[in-house]
Amino acid sequence: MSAIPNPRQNQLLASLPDADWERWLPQLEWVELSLGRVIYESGTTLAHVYFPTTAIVSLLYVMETGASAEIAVVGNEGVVGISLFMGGESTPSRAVVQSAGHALRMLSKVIKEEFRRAPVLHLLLRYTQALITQMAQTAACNRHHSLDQQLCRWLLLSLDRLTSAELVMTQEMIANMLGVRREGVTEAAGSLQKAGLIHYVRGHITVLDRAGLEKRSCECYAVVKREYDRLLPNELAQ
Amino acid sequence: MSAIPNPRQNQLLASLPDADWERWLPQLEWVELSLGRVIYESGTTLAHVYFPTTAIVSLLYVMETGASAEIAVVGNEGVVGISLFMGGESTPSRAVVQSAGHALRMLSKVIKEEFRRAPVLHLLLRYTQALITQMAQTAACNRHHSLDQQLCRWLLLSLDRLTSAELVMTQEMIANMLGVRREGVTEAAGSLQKAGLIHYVRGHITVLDRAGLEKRSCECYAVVKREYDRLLPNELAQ
DNA sequence: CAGTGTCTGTGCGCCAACGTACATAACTCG
DNA sequence: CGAGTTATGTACGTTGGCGCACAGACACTG
Repeated sequence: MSAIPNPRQNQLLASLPDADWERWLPQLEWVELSLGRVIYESGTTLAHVYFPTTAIVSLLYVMETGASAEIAVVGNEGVVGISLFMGGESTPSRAVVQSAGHALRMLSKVIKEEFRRAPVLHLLLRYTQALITQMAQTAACNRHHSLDQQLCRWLLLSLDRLTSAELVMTQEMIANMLGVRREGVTEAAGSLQKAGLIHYVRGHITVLDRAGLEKRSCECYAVVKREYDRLLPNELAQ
Repeated sequence: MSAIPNPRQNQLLASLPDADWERWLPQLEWVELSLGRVIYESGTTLAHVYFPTTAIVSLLYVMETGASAEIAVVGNEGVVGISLFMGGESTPSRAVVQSAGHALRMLSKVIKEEFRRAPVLHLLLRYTQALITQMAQTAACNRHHSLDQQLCRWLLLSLDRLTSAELVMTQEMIANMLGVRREGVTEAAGSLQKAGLIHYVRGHITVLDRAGLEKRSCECYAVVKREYDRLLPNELAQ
């Protein structure tokens, strides 16, 4: 577990042509991301881009009142800090480690330089489009679907970014991500457990019946998944 | 009104270096966009990118049930069809003309070719990041703010993309954009009218007190506006 | 100017999620 | 093992928005 996994566990990195990869390797720094760590804060200029391997990172928007809502999730399929190569340097959102693990990071100066080379660029942009789909779907889902359905969607999105079927995650944290009350998550999770789809104890959620979750989820999960698969067909995991 | 306005009324086009502009001009086709026209449908490959001048286009997501929700708005500050240069060719959303007017369009083949040239590219990517902010904010807003506040935000976003203070728009249409009931919009609009902020009659809404709307709106409008200004400082209008 | 379709106003019961408050259960550490 | 902390369960009144139903107001068209 604590041994350094294959750096090309990140799917974007894995898709790099070998020539680019050789050039990138010395520029990549191996980092451990502990649960709850803030990768970047709203409005701050980013120093690095992060390519998660085993970690999962949530992009959250925090309102003036302190209430929060998850905008998107990033795992080993993607990269945290797109605003660097998109040119904005910062965004109004916050990036928080949702599941502890590892990532590779690269100095902002270096990624910006690399971004000028064509092959890499297209890959990153296609990824960005997938991320945009996830955000759009989140907006629609927040409007129309029940907490129950949203919890299923959220569990599935997280599950896709993990190797095991167990999430280390309290209901309180899930509530923050979904932007709902903790009590609401207790109820929704309770009914999923009663249905035999998941099992949980004090911050550890195990998915027992993935297909059941998919059936119970709203369409949003499937739409996002399909779009990731379409735009980034070179997936390793899954 | 029916005279062809200055094509560089679109702010992205206006920001092009003269050399690029000269090359682009013959490739741009002038089109009229009537209210309700669908520019592209979910999942279809786009034939053109559109640079609105006087028209406003909504990016909508339509759910399986037929319910819809607006993901973002695009006016003369932007471009419709980012998936072309992002590389995906299509998206799961639909683009609908929310306010009739004009636009310039360019063949997908041409924009993809042009996108390889650096100066243009960076501008489009910065714009895309601003659009991402709008989507993210919509997601958070849908979760936490009241219909009243959202209506204010929506009116302000539309207003910024118009030259006049009058929107041609029924409450039914607004309801579709916001993803709420028509009756809800009637109530919210009624209270805004009572407060003297707007005036409306059968599909024509006039904003009387812009500052009042801003005060009544949630933070979301300001966040999005600030980010557009930051990322695309070369604005002409406004 | 009568007729018909469109747009807006209002009322009522319903329900999911909220805010609040407190109870129980499970870990953790001295 | 007992005290303190963290996580989860439950309960109750409130509320914003929904679904439905229908009534008026306006506007175009023949």
